[in-house]
Amino acid sequence: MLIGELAKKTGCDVETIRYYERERLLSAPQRSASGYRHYNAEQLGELNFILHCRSLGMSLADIRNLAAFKADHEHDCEDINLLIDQQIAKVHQQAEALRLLEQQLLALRDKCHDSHAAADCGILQTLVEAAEGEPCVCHTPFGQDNHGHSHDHDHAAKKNGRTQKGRP
Amino acid sequence: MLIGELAKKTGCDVETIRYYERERLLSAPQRSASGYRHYNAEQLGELNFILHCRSLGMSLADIRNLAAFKADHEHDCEDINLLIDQQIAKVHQQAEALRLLEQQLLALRDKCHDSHAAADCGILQTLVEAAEGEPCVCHTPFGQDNHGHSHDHDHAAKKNGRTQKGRP
DNA sequence: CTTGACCCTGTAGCGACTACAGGGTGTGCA
DNA sequence: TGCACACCCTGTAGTCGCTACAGGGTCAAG
Repeated sequence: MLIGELAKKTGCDVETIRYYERERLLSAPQRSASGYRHYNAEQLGELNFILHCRSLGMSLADIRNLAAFKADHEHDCEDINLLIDQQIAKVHQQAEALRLLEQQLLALRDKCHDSHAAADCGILQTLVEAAEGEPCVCHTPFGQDNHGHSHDHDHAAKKNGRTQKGRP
Repeated sequence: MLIGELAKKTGCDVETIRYYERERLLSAPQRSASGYRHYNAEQLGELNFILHCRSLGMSLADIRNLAAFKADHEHDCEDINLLIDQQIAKVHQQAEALRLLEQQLLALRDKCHDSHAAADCGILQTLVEAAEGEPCVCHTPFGQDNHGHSHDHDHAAKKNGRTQKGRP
């Protein structure tokens, strides 16, 4: 099976498949004399596994770990449980942040219904006032915590006063 | 006020302030003879406005637009309302996707409680089976829709069969 | 006259792709 | 045989919103 067929079967973009191979998530397929990739059923399974995990919001690093656990049958599955627990925590936190955010946005939207000049727009006024006024203690929805880095988490918490503890 | 002081006052990183200036979100400040940036109260307000909008999950492009509307007092505020409505829709969609995702993850976590060998881990088995089995019609939480591109949206929808319409 | 805290520019990196340039291959049809 | 056209290859650069340096300059205090 050539890469195009694999792409069709999985619904994954051709370039993404090549990317996964480059990132060592997908094992390197056999090559024809002319360098074309040839995939078998096993690699179809591998890719589907990756895509399913991605659809559960896991990072490629997590998936790499999970695949390693999967390969090592003797490995204690506690690590797997931990990984899923962390994923749940992450997703829960994000969902909660978005819920709060939506409420704030709806409240903001409520400030202006009619169409009039920007100078009188309640939304704009509210935004400007909010920026000047009280610290907004909002729980960093998807802004500052950029894509779930982990190594600099405490570091960012120290610096990024705004979303963590409001303004000083 | 030098950049460090502005950073402290707003809780924004110094490098981020310079980044906003580079991106033309923040107007260029006056410079001392030695090239140091000097900020005034107006620019403090500007930055706070940006940070507040960011905390509401808006993209820098959206904030740029909003700032332009703010500057143009005659401008009809319908565009502002539209922008906020789109933002609400975006956030709502993401929140909903994350809620579903959390449910899926919790169900998955339920497959394995005890600690045993990975070969027998219910989570891993479930993941593998799910990958092989039914199409997972999940609503692209934060995976494929990368950071809210808009120009190639229909394009991506055509290609990315998995999360849009399950596997064919 | 040095120390050390601050400032500057420029560039590269993150994650998970996506897009394209510039080329090669393979099949079908006239 | 020639050619069109769909597919494949590699490599590089772009996306977004920062973050982290390297390698230097400035300025006030001791």
